[in-house]
Amino acid sequence: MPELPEVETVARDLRTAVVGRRIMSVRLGHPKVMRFPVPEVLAAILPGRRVEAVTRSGKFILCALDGGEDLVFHLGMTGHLLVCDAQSEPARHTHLRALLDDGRELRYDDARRFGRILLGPRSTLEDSRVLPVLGVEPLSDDFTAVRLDEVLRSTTRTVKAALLDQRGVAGLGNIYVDEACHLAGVRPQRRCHTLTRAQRAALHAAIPAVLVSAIRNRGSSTDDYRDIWNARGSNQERLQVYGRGGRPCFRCGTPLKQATVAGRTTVWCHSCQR
DNA sequence: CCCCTATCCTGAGGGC
DNA sequence: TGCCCTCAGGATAGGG
Repeated sequence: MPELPEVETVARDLRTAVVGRRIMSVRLGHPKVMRFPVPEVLAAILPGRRVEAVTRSGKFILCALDGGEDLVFHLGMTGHLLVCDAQSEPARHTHLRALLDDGRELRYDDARRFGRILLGPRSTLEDSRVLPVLGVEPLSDDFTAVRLDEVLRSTTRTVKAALLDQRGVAGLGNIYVDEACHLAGVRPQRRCHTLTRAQRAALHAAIPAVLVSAIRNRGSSTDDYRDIWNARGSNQERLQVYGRGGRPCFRCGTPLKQATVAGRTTVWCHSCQR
């Protein structure tokens, strides 16, 4: 599932592929994926717009258009943004086809339709809460030890729940929360307020470490994730705990534990993680 | 405040 | 070969 490293990989590639390109025409699929505005308005606004920049915020991809709007994508569980030849056969669940002025097409497909497409000035989307307020970017200078302490120290919830909450730290999902906890030596079911200063510091170091490493490997294609060229990442081969319940910990050999924490399948090493 | 559950969805995989 | 069931989970809403 696309989390920060996968979304960042898509945003970087998209930047080189579509910045400066003009949208010539659009074709829409399932209306429920176009959350805001209604599909008819979206289809009316896009043609003629030029893409000026592509950025990432949490798990959102924002394409700034020359009209002042942002075309925003959230990939949900199974969303794919693809840049391909306009003549190629679209995937079964394609919800947006934007023909570009270079003969290629920007496509969004999403089998499960947990993703969403938004369009409007960013400030409008934020004010209307269509684009949620997100927490600190873990790869930015704002992600200080003090800032993470503020997220963790004030709550009694589990580390897993706190780190999955996009309002605290933006961009983490099930894979990288488990990976960061393993690297930091912290059990995901630990209550935040019981963490030692050293454990909070370990998490502060581990979170960017697992994300940077995953970006270097172009994301984890554990299942459905593909980049904009429909290619897999390779970080799934480097994951230490996600998807490895019952298998030996790479660090100590102890079989990894698996249980549901905060409503999510969670894997950890009972020996390495306290 | 926090937790759990249901909801939205399809496809993959297991059992028979 | 195929049917039924379960499971996967990002975000959100509602109940306890």
